[in-house]
Order: sequence, then structure tokens, then C-alpha cells
Amino acid sequence: MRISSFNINGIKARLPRLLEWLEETRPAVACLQEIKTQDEGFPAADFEAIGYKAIWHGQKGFNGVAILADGEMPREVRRGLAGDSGDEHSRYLEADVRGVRVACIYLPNGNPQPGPKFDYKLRWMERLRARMAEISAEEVPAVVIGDYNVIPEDKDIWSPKAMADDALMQPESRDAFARLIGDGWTDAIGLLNPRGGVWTYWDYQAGAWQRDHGFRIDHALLSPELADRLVAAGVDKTFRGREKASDHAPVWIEVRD
DNA sequence: ATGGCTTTAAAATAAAGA
Repeated sequence: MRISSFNINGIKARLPRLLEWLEETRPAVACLQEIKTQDEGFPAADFEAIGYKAIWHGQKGFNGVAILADGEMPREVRRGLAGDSGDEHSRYLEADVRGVRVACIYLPNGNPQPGPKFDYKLRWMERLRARMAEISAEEVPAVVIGDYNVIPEDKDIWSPKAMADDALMQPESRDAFARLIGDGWTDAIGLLNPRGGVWTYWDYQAGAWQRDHGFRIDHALLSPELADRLVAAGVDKTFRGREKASDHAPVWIEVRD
């Protein structure tokens, strides 16, 4: 059973790329981030036409997440994180599919730092940690997958110096990510690539893709119950090189049924 | 170099991303 995640950077601009990725890799579950559309603009019929049913949480202009499942409707468990009633951003959607709890996240970028956006990122990470602790307590097979906007270690970026002042690799961001691992969650792609050098994002600017100037910010964190079933994990890197590509590549895990 | 792209929203620029 393959569970994938793709920050698509605009579902309207990316729909042909997205449909061909689904048909070529055929994940059982596909989590999307940055759909950048209001709920009314979500192209559910296009996914239905190739056999996927979906739930989504949109927003005008930016953010927005969705969960697609092959041949069945994801059973929604949560939308949004508790802990901040004033938070209007669409960044969290959680559902059950085929006996697996799947949480699709688009963690705040946090730039510029320091500042209110960075404060929001760190608060959001604490709210996420609280929800993940609740899921842990349920002792179910679970994956929290998506765009974490955190570069976990220096080996996860082509040049630590180039992004030294960026919110994605500040000690506070890294510590918050490390706390999730400390709570018992397994970074599947990191675990299977211990030497690093694996990227999931390449900037549109300055020829970053052509120079392979990337970093790893899309992650899949597995509960112990699902980590026991992990077979493989990786990045669909070639999709970053296609015409009209997102700046992220899709990531995936393969788990035993 | 607070940017060298790209998307969305909306009518020319502005916000946001990472």
C-alpha cells in the first residue's frame, strides 16, 4: 500500500501534472498541499474520472490541503488543529483510509524570522505535537505526512550556509521537529536514507533544479504501529523536471497491507 | 541582492512562498 504526498503549488495550474502523477504511480492514498483554491474550485470530478475520491479543505489564494483515496472515500476524522480559535489557515486534514490514520499537513513556512510568522510556525508545531500525542494514545497505524517546512539536519540541504538565516532550519524549528521524533514517530524517508543528500524541494530561482540545489522538507512520520509495516520510502524526483512542475517533488511510503 | 521565479487574485500590482 503506497501513501504519497505532493505539495502541488496550485491545483489549477498543476492539474494535468497531478493527474498524470496519480495515473503513473497509482498511490492508494495521496495527500496534497498548497491547493490554493477555495472549496468550490476543487476539481473533484477530474479525480473521480480516474478512480479517486477526495476530501479537501480549501482557502482563497493560498494554503489548502486534500486527501485522495483510490476507489473509496477517505473517512474524515479532523480538519484543523485545536489550540488557536483565531487560526483561519487551511493546513490540517486527517482521515482514515483502509485501516490507516492519515494526517495531511502543510506546516507554516515561518519566514521572515524572527517575527510573527515565525512565532505562528512554532506555535503551530506545538499544536501539531499535541494532536500527534492524541493519535499516539490511540495506538493505531498512523502517518503524518506532508510539507513540514523544516530541514531536519545539515545533511538534508545542499548548502547549510545558503539557508542559515531561514526559518526552515532555525534551531527552534529543528528542535520542534526532533521532539516529534523523540515522542516515538519515525521519519521514514530519513530512516531509509541515513547519509542524507535526498531533496524534496528545489527553488524556481537561480537554476536551483539544474544545479541540484535542493533540500528535504516533505516528510512522512509513522507511528510505531505503522513503522513496523514500512517496506520502502522515497521521492518521485523526476516529476520536478517536467514542464510546468511544482517546486516540490512528491514523496511516498510503501507499507504492508 | 528582503532578490534572481511562480501562483493566485484580479485588473496593475501585491501577497505569499522557501
